[in-house]
Amino acid sequence: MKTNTNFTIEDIAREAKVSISTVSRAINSETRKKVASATLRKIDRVVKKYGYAPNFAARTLRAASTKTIGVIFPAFTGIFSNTYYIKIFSGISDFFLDTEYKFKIIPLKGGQVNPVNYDFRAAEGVDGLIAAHWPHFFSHEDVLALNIPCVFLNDYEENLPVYCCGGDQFTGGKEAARYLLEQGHKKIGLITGEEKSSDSRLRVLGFTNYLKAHGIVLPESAVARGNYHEDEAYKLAESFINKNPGLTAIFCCNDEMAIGLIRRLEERGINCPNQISIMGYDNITRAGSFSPGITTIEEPLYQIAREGARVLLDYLKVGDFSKPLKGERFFPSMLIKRDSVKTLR
Amino acid sequence: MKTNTNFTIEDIAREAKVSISTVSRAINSETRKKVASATLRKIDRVVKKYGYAPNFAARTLRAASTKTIGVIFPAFTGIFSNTYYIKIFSGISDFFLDTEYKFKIIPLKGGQVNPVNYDFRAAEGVDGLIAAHWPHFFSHEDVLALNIPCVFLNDYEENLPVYCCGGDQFTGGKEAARYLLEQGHKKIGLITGEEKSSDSRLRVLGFTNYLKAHGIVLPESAVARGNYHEDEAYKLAESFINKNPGLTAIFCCNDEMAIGLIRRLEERGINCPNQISIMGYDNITRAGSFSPGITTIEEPLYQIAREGARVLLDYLKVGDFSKPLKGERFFPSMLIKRDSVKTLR
DNA sequence: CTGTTAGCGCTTTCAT
DNA sequence: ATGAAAGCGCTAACAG
Repeated sequence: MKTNTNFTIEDIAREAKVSISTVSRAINSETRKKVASATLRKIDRVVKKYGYAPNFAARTLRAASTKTIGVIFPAFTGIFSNTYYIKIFSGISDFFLDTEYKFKIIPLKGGQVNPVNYDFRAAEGVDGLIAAHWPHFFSHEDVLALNIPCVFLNDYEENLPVYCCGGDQFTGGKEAARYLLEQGHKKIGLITGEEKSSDSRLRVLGFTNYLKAHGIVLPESAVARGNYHEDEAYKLAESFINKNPGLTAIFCCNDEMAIGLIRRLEERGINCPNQISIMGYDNITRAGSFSPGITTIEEPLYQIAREGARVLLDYLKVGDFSKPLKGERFFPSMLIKRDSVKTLR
Repeated sequence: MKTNTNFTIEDIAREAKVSISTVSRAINSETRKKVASATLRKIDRVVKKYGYAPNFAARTLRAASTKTIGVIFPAFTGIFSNTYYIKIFSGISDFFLDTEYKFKIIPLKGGQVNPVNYDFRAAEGVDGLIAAHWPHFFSHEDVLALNIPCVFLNDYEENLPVYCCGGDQFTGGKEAARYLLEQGHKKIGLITGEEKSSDSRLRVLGFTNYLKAHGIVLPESAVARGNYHEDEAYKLAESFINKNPGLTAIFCCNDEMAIGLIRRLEERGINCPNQISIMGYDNITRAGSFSPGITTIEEPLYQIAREGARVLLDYLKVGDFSKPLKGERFFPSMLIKRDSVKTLR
């Protein structure tokens, strides 16, 4: 059995008694029709015989596409065990399965990429990019200089030359407010996410707008800035409660913070949901298994990622790069009712 | 702000007033020490100024490494939601995080790869391969012709020019037998996995050997060939039970089959574990949430994958390809006790 | 220590 | 319809 010996287009040309250009034409779907069918037959036979496959690097170098998409996200351990990313990778992976495209996992350490000029296409060999949590590694300027078609998943921001595909944060925040009101809550608190996260800002906006429309204005003391992390919420829990006596419900901009909050309050003898109701956002796996089950808002991340991949591929296939890939699409979120919110009679 | 304009080594050389070879030396860690430090400083400044990054394709073409590993596995929808693969990807991803390597997701459709000659290095731009479930897309011959360093996760087979990293199936099967015996079972049945899966064969071997050593020989009727799929086990459940009256326990070579079996038996009014005990293998997520909880064997897949990645990278870094990457390492599995096995008094 | 030069395998004009 | 030849950006002899 013959060992793989890196056949080149030249080997094929020699054996088929044609020139390398003809072989090149034959193996590229776009140019294949320019070759006589008798010639095609000869070439195909030889290609098959040797199991020839064109050299990826040589093709790329000649400015063709790599048929590879880069998936970029902040580097951290355990990303493939993280439910947020599992849904995203699932959506992307399932979509690309039916295409000839592969994807390359590119974790980005903070400050690793030279801000304004890193050329992903040349340096990573990818045709396009799908980014999750982009504010963790790109500044606004970086994005403007990003000379490659790019889809952002969530963290929508205006005036960016990319396609944004994400959950409808504003409506999600609104839904949270509506549910709390429906359950009879009136004295409500709010823990926001990171300042730089547009998702958090929109969740907050949707939430407070809805409350305002129903005659409830949160006092300044009832709004705390969190950072999406469980321990931060854990730390601020006590003083937050002390500053706001009489609160019956708190909306946290993500589940981690809801859990941190509940943990600390329980320690201080304040039971959720009996003494205080708490809502989260994202529906992470733990939200379901935690006790009490966290009432939360779920984004259709699988769909979001899948649609992002689809849009990117469509753009790449059309191949008109004169105008950048740009646009946005928001998916409705879903209220997940569990046990952390009590109905006030 | 200047838009990314694909700087080349030549641009850098011109601006730094040195030759392109010097730039090349400067940007490669292996050759960097051959450049005078004053020259280095000049070059580094320019590189930084332009955010220059070497062209991936050109480097690859020049036979350098791509610093990219291909991860290959049978193509199927939902792979990133599959607990087996989540653990594997987690292990690989976490390991590569601390390296300069990326990995590329390459799902392989059955028969997609030209059997004996597909050149992964050239065609996919990868330096090495990590394969899961390789028997699904490679024949023994394919593997022999695989002209690239390769690590197989599980599905160990002898005399393959690859490094195998997997769970110790034989001991796992043995543990299952030991546990069943300890719980007082004597009339035992067995549902195997796919014929072509060496993992299944070894599980079976470990299992039956241990039983034999303790005076129990399974009658032919008490061994059914399954195919790892839930519905297959579901289908064969009834006739299997009918053929083997008096059975108190059944060992299934994976959890899916255990679940299929239990489902069907419940439908026929046979309760697990009260009327029959059933064990699985793999500890998939459902094994824990299914009712009854499935007693099973867990392989340290995260560790296995991580170690596989480590071995591959070590080999690649040493760079002596005169002898192929070859070897094996087996990790002990762990018994997970749940509710599907009853203790006989 | 640095520069010159020959390709790596392919696609793509430009001829024929 | 086909072939000859240039060159993509880089690395690695080789020569100084």
